[in-house]
Amino acid sequence: MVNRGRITMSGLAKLSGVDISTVSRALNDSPLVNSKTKDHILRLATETGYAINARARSLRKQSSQTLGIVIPVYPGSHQNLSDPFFLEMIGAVSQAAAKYDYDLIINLPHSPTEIAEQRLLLSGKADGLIVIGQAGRTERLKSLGDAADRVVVWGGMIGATDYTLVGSDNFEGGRLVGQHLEEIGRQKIVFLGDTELPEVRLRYAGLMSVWGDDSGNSGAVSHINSSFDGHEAYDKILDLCEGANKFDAIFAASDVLAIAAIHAVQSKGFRVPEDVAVVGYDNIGQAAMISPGLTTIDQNISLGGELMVKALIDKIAGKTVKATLTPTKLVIRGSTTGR
Amino acid sequence: MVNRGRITMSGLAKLSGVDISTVSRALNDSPLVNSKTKDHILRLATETGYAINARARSLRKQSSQTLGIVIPVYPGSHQNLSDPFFLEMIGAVSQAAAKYDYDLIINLPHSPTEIAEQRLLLSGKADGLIVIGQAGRTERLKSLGDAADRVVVWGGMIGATDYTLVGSDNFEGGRLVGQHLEEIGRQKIVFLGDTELPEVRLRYAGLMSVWGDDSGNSGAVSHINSSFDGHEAYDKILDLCEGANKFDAIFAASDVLAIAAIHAVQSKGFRVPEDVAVVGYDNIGQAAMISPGLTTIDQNISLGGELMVKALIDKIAGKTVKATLTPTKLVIRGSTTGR
DNA sequence: ATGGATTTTACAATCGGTTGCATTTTTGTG
DNA sequence: CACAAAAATGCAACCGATTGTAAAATCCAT
Repeated sequence: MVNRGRITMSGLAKLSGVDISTVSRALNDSPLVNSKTKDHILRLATETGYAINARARSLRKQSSQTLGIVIPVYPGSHQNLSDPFFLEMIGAVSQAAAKYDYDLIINLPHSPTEIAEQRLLLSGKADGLIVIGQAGRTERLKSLGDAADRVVVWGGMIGATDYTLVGSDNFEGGRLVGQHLEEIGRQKIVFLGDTELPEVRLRYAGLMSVWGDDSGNSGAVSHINSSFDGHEAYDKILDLCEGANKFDAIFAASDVLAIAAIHAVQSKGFRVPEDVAVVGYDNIGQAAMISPGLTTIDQNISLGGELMVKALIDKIAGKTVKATLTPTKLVIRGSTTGR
Repeated sequence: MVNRGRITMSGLAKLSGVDISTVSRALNDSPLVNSKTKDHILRLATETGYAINARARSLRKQSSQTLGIVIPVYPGSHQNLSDPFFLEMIGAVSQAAAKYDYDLIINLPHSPTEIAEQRLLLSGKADGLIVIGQAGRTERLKSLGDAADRVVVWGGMIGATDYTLVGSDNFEGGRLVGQHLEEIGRQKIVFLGDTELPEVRLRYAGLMSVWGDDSGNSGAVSHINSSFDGHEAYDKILDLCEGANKFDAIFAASDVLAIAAIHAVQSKGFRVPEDVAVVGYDNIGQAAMISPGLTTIDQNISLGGELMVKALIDKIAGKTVKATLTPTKLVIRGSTTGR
């Protein structure tokens, strides 16, 4: 009556009068087993409601058919985890993992020092790890050691790394936004985001490729530093509105920041998009649902999830995998007077 | 060189000159081991970078120290998974699970017939299961059989169930909204949501306890059916605006629906909150970040996650656990002329 | 019918821990 | 110093599968 009374392979073996090894091969559809025997065993398995013991299987096979996903969100002033970007990413990765018959363990470290990632990998609970964003993790990621060959990171393409990087083309995304703002005739751009983060730095660089000093563009860009926390961005933009600097466009490093920025400028009496155009990044579901609709960059998250899972499974299999970019496109909605 | 060259317990045993059983006991801090021996083994373990093999451990202990969370989201017209409520719930459950030394496997079934939940449980990959929402699952949940004693469901309190239910007090939430709308003098309420779902039905019932025929209230409530998909709600509300029915308030079954509703009525020229008050449910992070701020019901998700994990672990330990409600409160923001 | 090739099945080791019980070592007491 | 009690350690079975190899059964051609 161990195993909650459930039947095991050896139970099936007894029932069908063959050896347990034959049962194992039958259930795995091995060509070594006579098809009549196979049918018999399969029927028995169905009748008895047999379910394989994943714990035993993964011990023997040295593989748990499980991936880990690490989403580093550190509770700042606001405890809640609420950027829908992460949820869409989880969804994309989960779906891709399922496609390859992997389950997904999710880990949301709540302090920068937490090392659950390593634990998952070293204990064998996960065969590989997907890390979303380099935020606060760059140093640690660099020192992964030989664990690096089972790690894929979503983030901005920076210099050489041990791990494999997948991400949207952040530079191109920034450039597209810069170009769009130029086309609609804006002059004074505010970039909102934390340029310490590689992905954000690249978006900024892309913007500056259109608006920088040597671009021949007459406009100007200023930079407001903010984490990905909407409340922080809200406060920063309020301050900005009260200051002397004029601006007619905000490029936020994420949609959540953009939504917060819209809220802030509207509460100060500015109209969006007439007085201030706002562009976000991510194209989360709500981007289309707020008023005015948010112009933003679509990173193709579902493809990104798929690519990461594929890359990780390849790495687990010992293959060498190169960094990859997802196609990145501008989605124009009502917030800017596009077209 | 199996196990990627990593050291195992038997390696530690050899190094320290004791039996593997002593190593096991030492690492588990058993009182059966002499403290000097224990120290020696622990030091060795640290030096060699020993990490326990979770696969072996879970096989032997018949427990994987892992919970599963199932979030039933069926791709409707729009593929994306983007309701931040789910993310906050995942965060809450993950944090609570970590507190009890459990990992969390996340499963997002992409079709109503997918049975990954059962697989996780039966294969032993997860010791217990948390299901978020009864959407599309009521029948299946009813027929869990003896798996029911390792399942906790977040949802509305309906009649007797095999599994354990945890949820906010949906009736009270609906009642609070009804009361608030009455206080601010609204007359024609639109309830937006799918009352087939127990949690939504209860919210509606709570609203009707204030506004129903026998409440003596002079106002009236009409019902617009919509899934939790923002796009569907948007279209439905557009239709409503074009119809003959007048209304001065919308009570949406979730914040995402409320945001979509705001977008829809604004695009038809109505002002929020002057012409139409909008109230949501969930209090997601963006609720405070849109303009106008959204009045909504806070379900105390982080407590909910904690309660579910605690209940599930108790059930796994064989205890009997009763259904529980989380405290439910109204959060008043700019969308309604409250206070 | 015979023997070699082929198909099918069984045996047994193994993955890396945990734990009941037996055995050895240490401790304490008279 | 002897001897019982207590503490510490070792032995070995076990969790439930997978898989290399040996053995048995079947097939086929002569």
